[in-house]
Amino acid sequence: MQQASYHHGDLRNSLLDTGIEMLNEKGIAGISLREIARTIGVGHNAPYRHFRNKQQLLEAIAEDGFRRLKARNTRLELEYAHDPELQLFESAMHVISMAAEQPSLFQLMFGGFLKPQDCGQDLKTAADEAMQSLIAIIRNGQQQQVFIKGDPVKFALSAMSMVQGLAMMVSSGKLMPHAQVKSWSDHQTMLRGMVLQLFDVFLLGLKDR
Amino acid sequence: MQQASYHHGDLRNSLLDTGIEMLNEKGIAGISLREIARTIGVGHNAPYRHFRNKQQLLEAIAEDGFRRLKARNTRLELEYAHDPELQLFESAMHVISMAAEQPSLFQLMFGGFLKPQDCGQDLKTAADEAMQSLIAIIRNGQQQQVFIKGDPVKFALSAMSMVQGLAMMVSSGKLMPHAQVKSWSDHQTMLRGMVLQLFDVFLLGLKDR
DNA sequence: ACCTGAACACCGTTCAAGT
DNA sequence: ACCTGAACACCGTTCAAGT
Repeated sequence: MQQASYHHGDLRNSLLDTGIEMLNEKGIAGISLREIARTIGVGHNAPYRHFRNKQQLLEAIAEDGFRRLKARNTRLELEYAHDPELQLFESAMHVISMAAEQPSLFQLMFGGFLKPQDCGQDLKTAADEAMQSLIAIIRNGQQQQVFIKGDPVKFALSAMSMVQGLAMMVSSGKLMPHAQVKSWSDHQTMLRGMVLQLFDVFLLGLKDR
Repeated sequence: MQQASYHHGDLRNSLLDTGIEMLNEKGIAGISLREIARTIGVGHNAPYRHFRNKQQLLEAIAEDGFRRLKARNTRLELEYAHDPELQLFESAMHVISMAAEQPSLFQLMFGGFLKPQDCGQDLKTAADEAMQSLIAIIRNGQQQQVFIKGDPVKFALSAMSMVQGLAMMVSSGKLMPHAQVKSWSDHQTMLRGMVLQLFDVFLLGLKDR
């Protein structure tokens, strides 16, 4: 696998991979360009051939996350084409799972650490496209008369707010201690219940369909 | 106001104040113990008499924020004793205002930067007490038969999730660009509308009261 | 008790130079 | 084009010493 040559060959991807790894291990504050380079076994300034600075590497990692979110949403839309409610629910649970499994990545993406003002267009575009993929699900559900009417953008913002808030509590560990749950599956069950309750605002009553 | 003596006299509070200022100006990543000390005009290691390390100063700043949140909630409970719905709404708008006016402080408190595992008990207690003050509002509203029944803790978590999610979008600037609003008051109006819509889940229909 | 100066090991970033 | 070593200005943190 490892190139012994002078040129690494795939340094950009190595930097991203090792960066994500280190992010998950030590959190946002614990990440260091020099340590990443050291881990890969490359000079401490080699990264600068691929990223203008540390901030740009962090942005690229977040960008990747948003792209995965978008891919997941479009896949859900195809998979459950007949059931927009399930699409929305599964999309939400995916974000929550991500917050549980890669808390620091989630916080990098949604925790406001990266301010849009100082961020490149690529990240903003990726984030926006993830949002658009959610709006598509909502539009679809409105056309199928499963979701209530109204501006789908505002709808998506509300939905995203609720999910993001829940997920942030999961990722920062504020949810477990308060809940009277013993096992992880109980925890999962509770989260599903909360999401379902929250999303109730958006569902048309059966009589109205 | 300034002590010219060898001893500063109120260094701990100066550190907190300057820290909050610097946090608002440069964000979480831009904060530096040495720069804070330099600004105050004190040796670069004087802070270590008052905080074990940088992390502890950040925790103390967040702790302060949670205490202000708690104070606000208890004040609301007295002020609008007759109207739990208004209590909940104003409590939410306060969090959102905070996110708009002091985004970095908000992100420090809710953005998962401080992981509970590495945090002292003081911060956890302050955060918990802020949560309890919200739960009190909810209990009150349930007793007055304005809010739906159910576990008030789960209720509070749901409410907090929604508000936190909205507020995070405000604080990280993800809300303005998507919305077709021109002025700040339009923005405010939209947020109020979204909060009202979200909180609808929790309200008993008038006929059920 | 409270503060300082010198010192250590780390950063991010830049630049001239090597392959 | 891609990578290295030396250098600069900054950190957080510690320690012996001053008042």
